[in-house]
Amino acid sequence: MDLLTNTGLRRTPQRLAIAGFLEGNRDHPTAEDVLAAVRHDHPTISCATVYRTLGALQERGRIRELTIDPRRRRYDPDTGPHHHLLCVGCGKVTDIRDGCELRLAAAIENEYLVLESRVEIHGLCRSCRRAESGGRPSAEASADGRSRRHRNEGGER
Amino acid sequence: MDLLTNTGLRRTPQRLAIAGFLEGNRDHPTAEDVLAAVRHDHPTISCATVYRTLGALQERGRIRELTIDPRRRRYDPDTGPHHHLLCVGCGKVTDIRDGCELRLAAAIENEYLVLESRVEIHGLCRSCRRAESGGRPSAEASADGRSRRHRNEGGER
DNA sequence: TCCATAATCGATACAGATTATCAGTTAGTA
DNA sequence: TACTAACTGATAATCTGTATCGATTATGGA
Repeated sequence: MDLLTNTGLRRTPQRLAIAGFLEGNRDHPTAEDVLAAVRHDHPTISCATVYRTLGALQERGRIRELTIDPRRRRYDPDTGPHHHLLCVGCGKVTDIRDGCELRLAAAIENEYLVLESRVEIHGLCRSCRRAESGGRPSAEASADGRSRRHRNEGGER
Repeated sequence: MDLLTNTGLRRTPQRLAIAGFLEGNRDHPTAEDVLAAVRHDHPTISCATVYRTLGALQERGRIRELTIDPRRRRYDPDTGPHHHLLCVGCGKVTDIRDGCELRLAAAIENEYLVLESRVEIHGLCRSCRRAESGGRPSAEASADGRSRRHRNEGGER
């Protein structure tokens, strides 16, 4: 009983490795992350295989594609109801399970068949806020989110 | 008093055209859309100029970059508080101004300095729902959102 | 007005992410 | 085991967005 079960997809070694890496993963990895992880046991695996498998799993609703990072797609094996927070300082994406309540008026549900509601919060985590206030005391972060490039590129796993 | 006012940016003909196209625009255009529109009056304008101008306006908080469409960035001159709905049938992005209430628990605001909260709703608009139910009656849309490629690619302006 | 300077432009090369192609391989079933 | 559709890896192609660079243009001061 894993990500591949009942998908109609063949259980190839490559796919088993990808599924194994994804299952329980809370890091919202990119395709590149997946490739790097799977290369350990499958040095010849191609990026095409990774993208194909991620796409196939997503088509079947086994993983979710996140758009919170505008530069690349991230994938989340947790398809249950939860939301995400991106720290614009370090680029880390965190799950938000509780404390985020969204209510849609009936008028919207009437006009649209709502398939999914995503909440994406952009903010600064504790340590990034601390680093920020080192430069300017009582730091009021500039709220644009573009000039601020992620500092800790990929350093969090 | 337009998008370029008080930005410190020079009011060049190209920028005025881009700003003119964006102001009041509710279509959430992509950079390509902007380029196509501005090419009418400025046939030699380069895509670099469009990207540079969009980036400069965004840095200054005059427009917002939307990530709701994973394939490309969209831009929104409306920087007021509102959210977005993507019809996964036709690909159209619609503003949601009312009827969408988001509440964050204090614990989150305590842990993170929240800069922006985005709500992105994926759904099916009326006409796409109708088209959908043509194929299968009492259509329960499959909720994946990937296999469903936008049909009306760019046809809505 | 004229000039110096910096901002901006268009053209184009470049980078990075993702997709398409295709010949060879393999999982799953009869 | 043999068959075949599904799959793989290699690689080319595509697509979005960025960087570079020489030419052009706006702007403030002499």
